[in-house]
Amino acid sequence: MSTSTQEAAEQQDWMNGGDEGAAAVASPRAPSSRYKGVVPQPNGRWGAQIYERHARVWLGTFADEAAAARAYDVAALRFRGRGGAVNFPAAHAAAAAEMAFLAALPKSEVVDMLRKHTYDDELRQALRSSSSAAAAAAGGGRDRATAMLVPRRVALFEKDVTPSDVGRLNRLVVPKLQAEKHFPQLDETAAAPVLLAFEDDAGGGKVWRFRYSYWSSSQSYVLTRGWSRFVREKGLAAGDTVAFSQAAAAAASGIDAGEVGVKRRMFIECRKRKRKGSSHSGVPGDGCCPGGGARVVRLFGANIAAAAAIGASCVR
DNA sequence: ACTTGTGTTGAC
DNA sequence: TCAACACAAGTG
Repeated sequence: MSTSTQEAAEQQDWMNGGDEGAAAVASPRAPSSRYKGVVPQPNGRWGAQIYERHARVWLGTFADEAAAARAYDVAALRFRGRGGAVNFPAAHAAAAAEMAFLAALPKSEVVDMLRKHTYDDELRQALRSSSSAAAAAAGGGRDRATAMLVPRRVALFEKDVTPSDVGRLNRLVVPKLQAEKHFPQLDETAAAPVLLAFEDDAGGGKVWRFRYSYWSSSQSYVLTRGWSRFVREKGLAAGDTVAFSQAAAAAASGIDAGEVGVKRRMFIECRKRKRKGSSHSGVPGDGCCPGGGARVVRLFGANIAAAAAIGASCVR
């Protein structure tokens, strides 16, 4: 029935071009794209890419050619500023707020958003919560300066990952009690997946995104999308402990995260349990695993998204 | 099995 | 800098 609920969500018409490129639907032939930074994929979809310093930065694949073009535009704005040529100039004319939003984000995160098709969501959230002048400082969420000024945090809860948590199921089961107590409430009726963005403090500000949802079938709260990737890259193994903590009251910004739905800064700490067999993926270049001692991975959570607007539903 | 994303090359 | 082509890596 909902074969492509997610597909529909991902297509979330960035802006639909309006009158620029009305005809989108990928043609079976697709010789090349009319849009800059857009390349056809073997399967008929469209990929977006931008180049920087002789290196290609992949921006993800999209069903709609225009969506891919828009993704390129976003990247171009962040990478090259307004000077860069874009596919939909008009779309950015009155997007001053968007520019501010982009400026406050690391390139890597922008790219990550584009790849995961969450940019639109993140942007809307940021704009919505930035009604005040605290746009960049608090509303926008991941402001570099602000993030760096959050040294303290209070523990929330911990969980030792089970084999299934790090297995093929690609999910982390969050203890119900803790989930309901510390995580945003999930309305089963709305079935709106919540997006949690975490900045990997130990990974040079890398951002991770997890989908937080409730599985009625097993009646459990889980972190799904993005979790498997995290497990792999960090070499998380069964027995390791994942500790969630929350940033100390954001006194600096004056924003109180007392209510659900408001930005809530969280950290997650992974303590590697000692094991004889070093079943470690061995991610090159990461160097997160000293190889023996307890490895600590710290994440910085920026916000919680209520992606209801998009209408995406992953829980049934 | 299918899709994504990278290697790689050559044109602009 | 950019995209076409090939194909390996990733995902379900």
